[in-house]
Amino acid sequence: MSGSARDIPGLDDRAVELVEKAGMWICAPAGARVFEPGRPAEQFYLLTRGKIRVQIVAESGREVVLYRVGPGDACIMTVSCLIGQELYNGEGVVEEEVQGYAIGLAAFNQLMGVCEHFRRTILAAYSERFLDLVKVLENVAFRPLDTRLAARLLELCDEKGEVACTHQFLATDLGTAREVVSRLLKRWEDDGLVLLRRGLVQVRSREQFAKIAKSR
Amino acid sequence: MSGSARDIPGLDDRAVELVEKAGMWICAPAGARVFEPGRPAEQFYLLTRGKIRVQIVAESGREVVLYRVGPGDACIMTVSCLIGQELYNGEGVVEEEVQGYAIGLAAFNQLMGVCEHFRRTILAAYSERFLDLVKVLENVAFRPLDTRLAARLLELCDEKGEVACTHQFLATDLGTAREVVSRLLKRWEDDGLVLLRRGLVQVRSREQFAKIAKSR
DNA sequence: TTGATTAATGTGACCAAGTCACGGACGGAT
DNA sequence: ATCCGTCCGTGACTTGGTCACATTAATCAA
Repeated sequence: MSGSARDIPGLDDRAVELVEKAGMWICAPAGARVFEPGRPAEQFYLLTRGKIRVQIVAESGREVVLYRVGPGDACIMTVSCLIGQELYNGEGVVEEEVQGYAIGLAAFNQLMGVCEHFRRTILAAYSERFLDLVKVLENVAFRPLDTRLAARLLELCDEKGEVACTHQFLATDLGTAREVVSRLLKRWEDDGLVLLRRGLVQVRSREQFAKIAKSR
Repeated sequence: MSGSARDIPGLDDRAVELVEKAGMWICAPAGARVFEPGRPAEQFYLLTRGKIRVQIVAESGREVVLYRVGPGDACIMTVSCLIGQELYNGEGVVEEEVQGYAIGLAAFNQLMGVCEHFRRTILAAYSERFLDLVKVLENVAFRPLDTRLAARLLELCDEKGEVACTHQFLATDLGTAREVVSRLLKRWEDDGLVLLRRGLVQVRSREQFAKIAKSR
């Protein structure tokens, strides 16, 4: 199956034409590695669907999520490495099956020259992701873990207070180790604040968690 | 005293004219705060001389340096907050007396429209600073402190192996607490690896430090 | 010169969080 | 039912951040 560059948000007609001519249609299943540390950036991705998680990885295996990319977004780590001719220092992992176009540096530069809207998109992506990244750094460097975990659980839970994910997922999200998340959750379970089952965390009182999230 | 926008690296004639018309000549002494967390971004700075350190600050007083800005550079935290209409989440502190022009959002946008070179400068600044920031995050999140301190001392020392700075300076640079730096240095002094005097660290053997810096 | 003041450094106790090395438990698959 | 892979629990240990001070240079004024 193949798609249309028309499904990429925020491209004008000229840009769509350029992408369909110079680009390559690609898709990748959940779990695939789109790029990894040490590789040169060769392609810029324009997604029509799906989601990619961009993160850094330590030798220990610990990971910190930088941001996620979906349709209409730009992966600025790719842009940075592409225009700076640098090697990736993070990795991109498909979280939800992706489809879209991949274009090379030449086509990327053409697109930047031709399409005002594309320029703005890239700039806006940079400006937003940059502030995001500063926030990630602030969290990792300054905020105590319990407040961050509580906040993240509140963000992730559904109306029933349920969060369907593994401890490892939360750990990566917060930039810490799995054991540390497990310990915290266990303590909260002992205190009756959450219910735990394999692959599931149930928040029993949002109010309590809001309090923890805000403390300190 | 006033200067000329001609001294700003990388502006073409049209841009120079625009900056001199729309901009305000500014200078600030070492130690001054150019911007701080919670304030809206109103001005973009084009420096002709000096250096500004951009960092985040915790309530505890701990700081992490994000990057430094000099003539020809763009402070992308300012760009991000300016075009995204966000509040600063970091602060800018003058490290060496600065002089230059300050322009508002309107003039900034005009510049972006008018001057191809300026656009490239901003984009290049984003791409470099972004990768820098990822590196900072990697360091803070993953690398043990002794390796980082050793590496930083090697970068900073002169031919005699001397580094003229306070422990606090090093701590801020590495994103840790002053006491922790003092402890490490003290240990190294006891082991005969460094000589310490108020405001000065003398590295006795670069080779040893290179080894520490690379370990793990 | 001598205090007085301020900035820089030293230190110990303590706590939060990351690492290591497991063991055990659950949920499919055959 | 049992096998296997993923997920989770746990203790011992280390690193590093925090707090509360004491101590030691520099600086400046009288």
